[in-house]
Amino acid sequence: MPKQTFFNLPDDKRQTLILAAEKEFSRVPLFEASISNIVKTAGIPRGSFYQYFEDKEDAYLFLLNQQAKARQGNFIALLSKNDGNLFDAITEMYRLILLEIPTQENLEFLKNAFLNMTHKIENIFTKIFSVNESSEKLREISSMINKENLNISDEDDLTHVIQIIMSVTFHNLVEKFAKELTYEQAMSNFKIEMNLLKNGLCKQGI
Amino acid sequence: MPKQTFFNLPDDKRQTLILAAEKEFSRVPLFEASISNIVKTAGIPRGSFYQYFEDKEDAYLFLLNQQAKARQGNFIALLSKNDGNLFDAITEMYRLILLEIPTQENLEFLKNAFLNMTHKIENIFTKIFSVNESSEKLREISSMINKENLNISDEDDLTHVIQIIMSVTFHNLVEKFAKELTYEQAMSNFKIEMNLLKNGLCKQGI
DNA sequence: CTCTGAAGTGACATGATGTCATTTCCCTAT
DNA sequence: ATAGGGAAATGACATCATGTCACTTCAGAG
Repeated sequence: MPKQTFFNLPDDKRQTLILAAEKEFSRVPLFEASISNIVKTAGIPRGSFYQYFEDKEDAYLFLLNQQAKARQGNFIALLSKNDGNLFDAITEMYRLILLEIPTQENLEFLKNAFLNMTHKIENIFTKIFSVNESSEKLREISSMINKENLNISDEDDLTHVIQIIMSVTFHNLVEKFAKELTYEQAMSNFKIEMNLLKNGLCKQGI
Repeated sequence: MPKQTFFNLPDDKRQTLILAAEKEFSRVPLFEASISNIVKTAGIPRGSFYQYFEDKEDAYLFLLNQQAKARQGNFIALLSKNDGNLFDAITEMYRLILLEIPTQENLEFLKNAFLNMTHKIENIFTKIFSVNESSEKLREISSMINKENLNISDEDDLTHVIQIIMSVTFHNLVEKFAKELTYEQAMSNFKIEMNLLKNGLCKQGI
């Protein structure tokens, strides 16, 4: 959280600072962004930055939260518009994000927010499991998968199935470590989600 | 990729360096790790490090790839053992990772690999959508979701359903930006995966 | 008009990165 | 055995970023 000083700032000065930060975080991923650049762009002394924010990430998180708030009402509105249908609402949300981010230069940092996590590491998870599309291994693995029971119509679907399972597995790992879950909790969550995946998130015939 | 020089190194020296790097990356997340610490621990001059690696990330990726290779055979073996059943294999893989990481101190960096991505940012995606468990908003959103058609037995399942959808959505966003997919490609992939989620990844009755 | 606490300021100590001129090592050819 | 040459090793250095702090300025209350 930015310090109170930041919120006490006159609107225009605060806005200048926000724009400068957005610009810097849009230029490069978080870890490369430099406070020096932000203060230079904003035309404020270095010390002032630390008067307002704890550090670089503090500013970054503030920007993300700003965006979050902007989208909060958005998603709720979408749910409402789609009669509570989670899939329709999230699909529309996804569409809006895809459409919005490329058009606003200062939102580039949101795109970086997603890429940051992978950065040059590309997809760590993919690396750890050695499953990436250009790899021989993926083909080997794909060929070994028993497709009889999978609900897929072609090879392309299989790739998507793998992607889905990997996303969910990855998410579970992050949760496990971030929340310091016990082994039992982590396994239990994982199994629940795998079962949901197998059986489908919607009742049949819908 | 590390430079050839690194692979030309005598085994013991290379191993010392690997251990030093693992130690440093296990100590702190990637962006805080310092090359100075690695060379100090390994007892090699600073310049040598750059003789072997491009930079910090190069070393980091090398370590991850090493782990990847160690697990590659692993996963294939698991698939084979489980008659190609993807769910069983991945569940066993997951279990093994959970069991293995906490016991080996020098594998702590793998744990960091997952946490890195989220770092202090926790779950950026969660922030952007303002859906986190402690938030009022999640309750509000949950209450608005039409649960009639969802294949869930209780409120707890609903949380898992949301987690799954978020993981997959997040993954799609990362893919979109990392691979610079067009809007159409990104939407198409997303819809395919959402449909798979709705209908289930396995044929009924399995 | 003065006093006081909050905010602003920028020089500075510290420490990290990547480079490069120089030295050392080791293999090969004579 | 030794001279030559290319690869590898070395560590001092230029550069740059961070966070701090002593000092200054400001603005509002009395």
